[in-house]
Amino acid sequence: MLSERRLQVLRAIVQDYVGTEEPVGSKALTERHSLGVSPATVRNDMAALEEDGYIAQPHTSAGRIPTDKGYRLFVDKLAGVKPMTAPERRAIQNFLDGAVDLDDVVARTVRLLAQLTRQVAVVQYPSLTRSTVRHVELLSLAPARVMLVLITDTGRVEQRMVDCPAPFGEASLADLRARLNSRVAGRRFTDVPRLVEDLPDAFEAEDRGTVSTVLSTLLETLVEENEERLMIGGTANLTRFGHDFPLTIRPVLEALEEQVVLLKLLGEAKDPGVTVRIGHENAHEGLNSTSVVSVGYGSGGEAVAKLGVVGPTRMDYPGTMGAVRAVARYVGQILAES
Amino acid sequence: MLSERRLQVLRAIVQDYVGTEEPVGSKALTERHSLGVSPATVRNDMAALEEDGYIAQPHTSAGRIPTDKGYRLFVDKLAGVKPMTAPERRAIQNFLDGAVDLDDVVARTVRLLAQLTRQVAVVQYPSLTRSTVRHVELLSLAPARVMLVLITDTGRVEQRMVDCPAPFGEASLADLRARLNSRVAGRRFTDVPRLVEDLPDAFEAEDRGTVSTVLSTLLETLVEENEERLMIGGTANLTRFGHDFPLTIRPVLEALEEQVVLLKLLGEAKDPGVTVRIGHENAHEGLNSTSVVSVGYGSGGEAVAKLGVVGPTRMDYPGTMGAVRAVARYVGQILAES
DNA sequence: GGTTGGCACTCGTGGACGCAGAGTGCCAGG
DNA sequence: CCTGGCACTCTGCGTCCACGAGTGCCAACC
Repeated sequence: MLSERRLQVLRAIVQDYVGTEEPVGSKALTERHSLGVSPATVRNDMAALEEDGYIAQPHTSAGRIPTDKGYRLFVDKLAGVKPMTAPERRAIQNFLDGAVDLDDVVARTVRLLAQLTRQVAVVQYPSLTRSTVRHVELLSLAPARVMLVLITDTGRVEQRMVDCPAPFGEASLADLRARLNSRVAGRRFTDVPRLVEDLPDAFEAEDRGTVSTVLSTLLETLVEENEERLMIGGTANLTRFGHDFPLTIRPVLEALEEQVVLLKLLGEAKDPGVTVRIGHENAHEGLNSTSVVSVGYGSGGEAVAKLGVVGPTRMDYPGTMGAVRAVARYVGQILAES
Repeated sequence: MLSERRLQVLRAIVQDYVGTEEPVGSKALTERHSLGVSPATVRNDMAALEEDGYIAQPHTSAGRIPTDKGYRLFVDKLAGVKPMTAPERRAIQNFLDGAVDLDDVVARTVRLLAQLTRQVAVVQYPSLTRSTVRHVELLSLAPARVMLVLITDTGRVEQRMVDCPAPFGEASLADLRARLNSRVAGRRFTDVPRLVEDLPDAFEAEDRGTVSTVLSTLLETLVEENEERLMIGGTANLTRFGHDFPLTIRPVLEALEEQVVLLKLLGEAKDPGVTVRIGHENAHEGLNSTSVVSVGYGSGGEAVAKLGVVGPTRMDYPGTMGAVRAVARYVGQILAES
């Protein structure tokens, strides 16, 4: 167990390093923070902290920098979440209020997050799986070809072509449309399969095949997690990363282009609050020198998707966490209103 | 007017510089290319080329590098478009054939272009303005609230909410839907305004306001150029840019995030074939050290959108132009099929 | 036992220096 | 107009050295 002062020393090291980007030494520490002890004492503490793996020195005889483990302790025990100031909150709200549709909400959120945190922002589109159906529309494009359009409460629209096993009359189509909507409109996606289960039975034998096909396409659309999209922004902030560019930045850019990787990254964070994954805690090795701060957001009480930022492990955790949390909150509000 | 040999020298300089990324000197030139003259002669030619602004030397007593003007001459007069090999063409086709919907086509195109050219790829979504209407759907969400869904021949779906001035019955809605589709289905966007002009006259006085509102929303959607979206990819290739990273790469990343800038960039290229804009020819100053190679693509004869790549001015122009042209061709085919 | 000042040691950084190597411009001769 | 030769000018790189920041350890002190 670390003594109170050692924790303070660790906190000071993290804060200074985040600020200056340079390894911090014992003397500088005692000057900038009033720890009430001499550099020599701090050196002893540092040796202990290094022994335990919380800090490390890049070269012999250089200052110390925090390790992933050190940041972890800092985030968990030594720092809170820094709340946004009132003007900042107002700015967030104003900026998001200008959005005209879902795409715009997401786009604005990305920009906002990137600007606030000066890091790379990632926003997942509201997921289908937890939202509710607003309307299902069926259009007959050809005798045996139907287009299915699904509109969700988050304003998202998905469309699918359905090739029917048999021609399907306008009347039957209208019938199906009406029945379908009366059953599923306003219901949660997860409930839909149960609700439409016996729907084919209400139709003539000749139409049943088509009805089943349409329904299974609908169900596919609902559960299709692959379709999850996201938007990223603020990649220009990567240039603030470090001095050894090509090696640091390249794998990060590559990882960011792999939506699959990012979705997995966001998906892994199960915590209901703000989640921080530091350095090697990220499974993807291109992101081993980055931290990911993420949180769920949604209209109403429940989270329907995630958003977050990706930045160097050397980041201002309290500030970033505050910004991410605040943005998520306001996006949730916007979605709930629309 | 430059003599034939001087043009050959310029061509050789461009090719060598693109290959090695290092200023090229007279001796190296005569060794790698069989010009049939001595280094001293080449030096004289180089002096002339420099005088005319086609090449420059970074420092006194270093080799020469092409200027923007030099690249321009190279592209216009000295190099053709390098066609893709048969296996490459097959690979392109196979890769694009796997696409399941419009988003997927665009996403795959971006990946493909980025991989082929090892540069940043930009693909604009097929624009609304030049395509045709496949179907217009109207859904009644509330007595005085209609959702308008527009489906285009390129598979794109746009939806808009319409707040009606007066309640609008299901029967009237169905009537409008039928009349609207019979008039505009299969027609080009530009023809739509003329075709629906007198549509309100066919309705009862009480419904005319609503019909007009719906129609004007439809027309808005059709002409709305702001809604043009694009997808970019391959930003990781920026790391191959140069050695002086932060300064070079940052403005490029920033420009790439401004969709407006990119759209303008693509839009400026009026040429029906492959267009190349080199260095300072790009209006946006963040892109002053990049070249943009773009081309229109579309289903059928006419271009409905653009795609292209952004890379350092020092790029393999013939190869890049070939790749861009080939990809555009196959994307056009895919769109025409679907 | 924890804290402190002192001291020797380690290394990375940055400036000065010098040396090659590549490239140039110019000139005189073919 | 081309060519070989020659003197000149840079950049890049490696070496060397001195400086400074920072450390670890130890003996002394509270």
